[in-house]
Amino acid sequence: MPRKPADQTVHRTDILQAAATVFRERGYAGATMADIARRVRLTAGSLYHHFPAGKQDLLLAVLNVGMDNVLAQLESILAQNLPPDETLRQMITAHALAVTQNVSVGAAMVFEIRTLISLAPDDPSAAERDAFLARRATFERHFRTVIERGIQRGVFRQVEAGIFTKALLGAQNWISVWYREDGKLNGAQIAAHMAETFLAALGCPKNEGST
Amino acid sequence: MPRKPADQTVHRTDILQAAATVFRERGYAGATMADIARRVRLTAGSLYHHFPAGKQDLLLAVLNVGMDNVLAQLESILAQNLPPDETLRQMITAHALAVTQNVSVGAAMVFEIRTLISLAPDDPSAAERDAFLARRATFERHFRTVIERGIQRGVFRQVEAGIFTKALLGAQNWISVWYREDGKLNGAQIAAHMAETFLAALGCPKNEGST
DNA sequence: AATCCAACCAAATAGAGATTTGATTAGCCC
DNA sequence: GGGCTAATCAAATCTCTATTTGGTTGGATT
Repeated sequence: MPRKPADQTVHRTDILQAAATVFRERGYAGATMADIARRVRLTAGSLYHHFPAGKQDLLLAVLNVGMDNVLAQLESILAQNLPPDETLRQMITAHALAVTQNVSVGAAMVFEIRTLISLAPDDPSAAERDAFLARRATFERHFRTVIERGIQRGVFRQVEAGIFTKALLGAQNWISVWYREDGKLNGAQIAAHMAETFLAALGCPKNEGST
Repeated sequence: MPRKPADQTVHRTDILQAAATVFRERGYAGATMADIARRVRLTAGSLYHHFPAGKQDLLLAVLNVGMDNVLAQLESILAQNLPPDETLRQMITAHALAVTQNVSVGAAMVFEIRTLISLAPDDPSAAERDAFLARRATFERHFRTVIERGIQRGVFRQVEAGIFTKALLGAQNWISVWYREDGKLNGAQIAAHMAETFLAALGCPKNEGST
């Protein structure tokens, strides 16, 4: 019954990607609905057809898309029940890779949390905001849990898991700030480096590569 | 000759601190001159007496204060010419401590760089902006240089110094996001953890503590 | 006691930008 | 073909804010 998605029709995901890009460039508060619209050849007003709740809604949607993706990967890795060191290596790699594959979304997840937090508690999207923050907490907990388990099993050196997790995630998040598609290293290489760095920090040196 | 700094007179540094705080809470674009002014019991317009160039000027000033502080400490450490591992440990500690001692300024340095970068090249404060970015690059180079030196001297494991530096600084920057004065650990403890983590990552385990 | 000036304030000014509204267009279904 | 709705746009609205302007005020200076 609805109109067929014709040639000119802009897809929801296009808008989200555009929004993420603009958020990264100007920050949420600095981003203009017109900026976002221009990127998909729409006018500012037209965005409200796709996202009735407006700018706020766009941000939440961008963040949720990113979180969906990462969380799904992490949980798939965890389900394999590998030893802590291997699990952590895969988690770090997957996360870092996800960030390099969509830097804009990654950046939004880093830089715009503040925007969410300073959201008035009576704001209409407060509920959705809370839901996102909860998933974000889960994301972090996954990492911490693996680290704690590794310590208990004696695979990892004794570290304060809370801080270590923060350090790890800070380093990973920061990738979205400096990564360049045309840089010296690609996403996979960076991901590997990150994993190696933090496993080494846990006293778990790489299982001897080639010579 | 000027009026005596009487009771009500607000000091430049007070305004800067207020600005940093508001920037942290709302982000630069989201921060209001009125917000900042209120915090020091002034009106928005009055801020222009102290910072004629306005909001932009405030941001740059905040960032510069932070950079002055950190850079001075780093350079003082470097001047001692200690071995790479000890130098790095002190640098990490000093930096982390600086962040916890003034989280608002630390957060500004992390989150508002984007604001500077997206500044039009013909903006009046473009020059000052460039100067800041240059100092920021110096800051990062200090870390990388020490790491590279450590690798050459065989004190550190072989790592890709560029990425490792980014990872380290990402982790350090992130402190300004999660640190709470009333948290479980104080600044010094966090700083120590960070140093230990990254030295371990460089294959340079702590020089045997107690027990 | 007359002047000066830093430090303020209140009230414009000037725009920018999110959101709303009323129309328009083009496939789809009958 | 006629009617329906999704997808758009252009042109208001309506606020919110940076910045400017003109005026006070009170201690300093002389």
